[in-house]
Amino acid sequence: MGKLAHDHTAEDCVELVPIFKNLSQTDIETVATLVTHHHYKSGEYIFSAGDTADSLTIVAHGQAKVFQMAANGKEQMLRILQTGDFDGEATLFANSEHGSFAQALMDTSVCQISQKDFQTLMQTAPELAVNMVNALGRRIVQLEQQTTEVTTSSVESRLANYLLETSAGLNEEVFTLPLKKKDIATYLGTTPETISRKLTSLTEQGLIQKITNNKFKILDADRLMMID
Amino acid sequence: MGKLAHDHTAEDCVELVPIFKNLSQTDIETVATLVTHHHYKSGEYIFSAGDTADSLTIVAHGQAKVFQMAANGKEQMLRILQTGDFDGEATLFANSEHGSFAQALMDTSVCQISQKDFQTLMQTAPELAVNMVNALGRRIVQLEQQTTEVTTSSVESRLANYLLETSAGLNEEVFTLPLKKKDIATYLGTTPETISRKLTSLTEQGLIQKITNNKFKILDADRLMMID
DNA sequence: CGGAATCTTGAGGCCCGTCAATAACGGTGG
DNA sequence: CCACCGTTATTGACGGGCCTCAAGATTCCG
Repeated sequence: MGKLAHDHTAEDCVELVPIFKNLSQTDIETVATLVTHHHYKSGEYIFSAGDTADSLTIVAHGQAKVFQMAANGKEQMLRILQTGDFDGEATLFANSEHGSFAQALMDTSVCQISQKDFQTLMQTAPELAVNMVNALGRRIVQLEQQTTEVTTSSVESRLANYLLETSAGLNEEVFTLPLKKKDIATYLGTTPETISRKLTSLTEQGLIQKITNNKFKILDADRLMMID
Repeated sequence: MGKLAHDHTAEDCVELVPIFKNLSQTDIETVATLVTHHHYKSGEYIFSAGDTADSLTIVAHGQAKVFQMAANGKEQMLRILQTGDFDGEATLFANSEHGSFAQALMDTSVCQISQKDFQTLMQTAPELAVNMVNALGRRIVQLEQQTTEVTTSSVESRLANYLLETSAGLNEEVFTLPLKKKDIATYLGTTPETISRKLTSLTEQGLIQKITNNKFKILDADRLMMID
């Protein structure tokens, strides 16, 4: 394979992404040849439930939401993929179908590497496998917390935590919610209406300040944390 | 290290456990030397939140429940560890503390291997790392489903699914619930009272039959599956 | 057999989901 | 720049599922 125009992009992707950190230069180059690059506009689907899941998808730039559809048709947000995050681990070995959807929230570029190639790669580059185990471990912790929060605390508490986490990630006084209320709602296991009401309630309690309909400011982080 | 009395036990453990499948004989022997063996009586804690988490814990025989404590003191069941299951992946790399508790539900024996040894092992035995990625992937799928179910369907539906899964795992006409109602409750994100009521309701609808207070029989699996 | 833990059953209330109608927003084209 | 229209957000009224509290029944286990 000669050097093609997209080679540069592929190597960028490899370098950006945590699971490919600490690999030898040779391995990095190997990965770059195995990876394919795709671009999605905001709103486009990267994959859908029912698609054959034969590759690992890594976000090189942008943002995408991953969600499931419950039997009764309700959406459940599973996570937001940021730059460097990946999805598809679930189906890396079982040759199966995606159970969830991934939709670009902004213009997003992703790398994909086939199940087969990735498995081979893990055999020859143990650091990759170790990075992978590490990443999956952190994902598990996060999922366990999400489950626990949803079942043990009130919507107001979950929303407060979500605001704190979101603002912390952006460390700015005034921050913009990256998701529509509908998506925040399914992420927190509730409805858009309830999100609206709770945001009003938090504002009336003087804990947050509403700037525009999706720009907010934390006024009292301590009390936000203490909501049951 | 000469052959000690517990070497036999240690190798058994290694052979029983899925993540150690497909390893070369040499690797299996190496693992056996790195593993320590412990026994816990029913009710004893294998680890607690706050303990230093410096090892991977694998259930060689028995059953244990893993749960978290929410800020408000409520328990959240995370999972049941069966023979061959393991926990500790979360803290395999971050040198940190356990966030959850593991308690033996019956007399249980576990193997433990230190973070450090396990990491070294993954570098030299790539199959192990691959098995690990596989196992973690399945765990993630299961957690995502748990989250989705808890937030999108009714307690009755969740309980129905739980009964179906439990009976399927034991393939017997009449099956015994392995957990106390309190634990089933926190697993399904509800309360013991509600579990009681819903079991009565399912019985009245003719979907299940109650034999004793924790022995049941599935009468109509199809309709159980269809509960919203 | 006895005491403790677990389970059941009832009554009451509240959180939050649902439905519906109005308002605000945001992107598009004239 | 503004008028327009689809999408998204807000607000209200209402009802129901489930949690809470409490008392009584049953089971478990020494």
